[in-house]
Amino acid sequence: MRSKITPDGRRTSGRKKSTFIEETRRRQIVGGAITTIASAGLAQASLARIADEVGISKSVISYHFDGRDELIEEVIVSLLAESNRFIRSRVEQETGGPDRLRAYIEASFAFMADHRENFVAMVDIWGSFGTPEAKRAFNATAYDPCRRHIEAILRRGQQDGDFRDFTPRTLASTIQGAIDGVMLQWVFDEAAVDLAECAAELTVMFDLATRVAGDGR
Amino acid sequence: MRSKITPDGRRTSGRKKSTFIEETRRRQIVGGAITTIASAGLAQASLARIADEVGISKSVISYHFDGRDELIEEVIVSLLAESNRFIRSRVEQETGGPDRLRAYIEASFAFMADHRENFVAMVDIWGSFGTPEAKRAFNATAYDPCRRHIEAILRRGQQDGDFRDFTPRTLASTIQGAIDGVMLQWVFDEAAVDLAECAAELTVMFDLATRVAGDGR
DNA sequence: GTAATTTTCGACCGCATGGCCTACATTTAG
DNA sequence: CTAAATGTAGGCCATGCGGTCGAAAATTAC
Repeated sequence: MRSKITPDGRRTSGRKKSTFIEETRRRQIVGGAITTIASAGLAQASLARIADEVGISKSVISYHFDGRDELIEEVIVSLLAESNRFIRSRVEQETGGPDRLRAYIEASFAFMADHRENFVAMVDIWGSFGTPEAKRAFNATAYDPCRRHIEAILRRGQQDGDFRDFTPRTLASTIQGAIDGVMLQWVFDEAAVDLAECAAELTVMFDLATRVAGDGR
Repeated sequence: MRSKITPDGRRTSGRKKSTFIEETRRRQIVGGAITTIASAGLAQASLARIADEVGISKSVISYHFDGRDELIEEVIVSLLAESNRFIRSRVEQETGGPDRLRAYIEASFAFMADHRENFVAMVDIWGSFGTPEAKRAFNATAYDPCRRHIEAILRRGQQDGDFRDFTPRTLASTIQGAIDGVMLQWVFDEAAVDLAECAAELTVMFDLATRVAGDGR
């Protein structure tokens, strides 16, 4: 059997022997779940359907995950991590506030274009947090890190004199909001928006919005 | 009984006599559905729970709606219509591109602030369109009108010389995206973003982004 | 090779759901 | 006032769900 839980809720030292098959299956199942969610919606992504997508029996999922909730949580973590890793690596290749901000926006859209399925699934999941508490928790683990990343870029840029004076937090919300809002429309209909054009528009706009007065760069 | 459907799918002439109780109940049920969805999530908003929220029997819903799907559709229509009506009325009170654009953005945020429940429900519903076709259909009926409204404002502003030269469609996507993206964060956690500040930031930004070169207004 | 362990399968269970039906209450029409 | 209609209630049912179980298969260890 897999990962046992101690009475106080922590995992035992499991996760060591034969972690290979274990983790492979988990990744496989998570992948199948993402595909199923993206194509049929979270509500229709039952264990049976996901198992069918992967080509395994339903109980295999129950065996490798503590339940549907844990699977979905893993899906969320996976979706967020993959996107964030990519964006961070792109930003770190740049120096200076403006270039780093531009890199953040462009990387966000570049990743979107290459991983449409991920974002379709993500939007489906957005609506799945029943209670306000669950929504807040998701915000804290998913959204806040992104905002703080942008905020850090903005703040450092201000210190270096690359940016004008503004409230980093507010602008960070606005930037992330603009990216996600365009993404949302694109998720609903791929043909409805031109990702590249919107990305270009946003980079120019936020460049203008962060410039120091009279800086004609 | 209510609204019968002809074999070819259209409604009979019903909807005329005693439309009062009928429509009152429908509105009441739709309202209860919105409240339930917003507080518990769409998945948990069963007919039983909605009926409980309204204080009626489950079968009353079945009587006044052709099924849960039709109810949810009515909820969507209701949410969109209410918001659009408000925004349009505000925009129409202004003249000139810049003022009308500003009115659109400000009205969007003003309506949000006063109808949080509506938007929490809306985000829940966003994820409920299983098939890509359903997503596209929603985009066509919900998103496109908004974009076209902005587009019309932008285009007319360009004709009047109020705006610089840009692609109205792309900028419209960007504007609507920015509004919705901020809204999304606010839905997840009311305290995470300052609506008023974001609104102010966006109005200034999009004003800058649309100005004719050298127009120091 | 064989015993022990891990992994998979398909059947099964309890439960909540959407929808339906019948009987009862209320309103409307004449 | 009465009969027809419109509206409501609560019980009922088939369906699909997440999850469990014991047996079978596959893998590993010795």
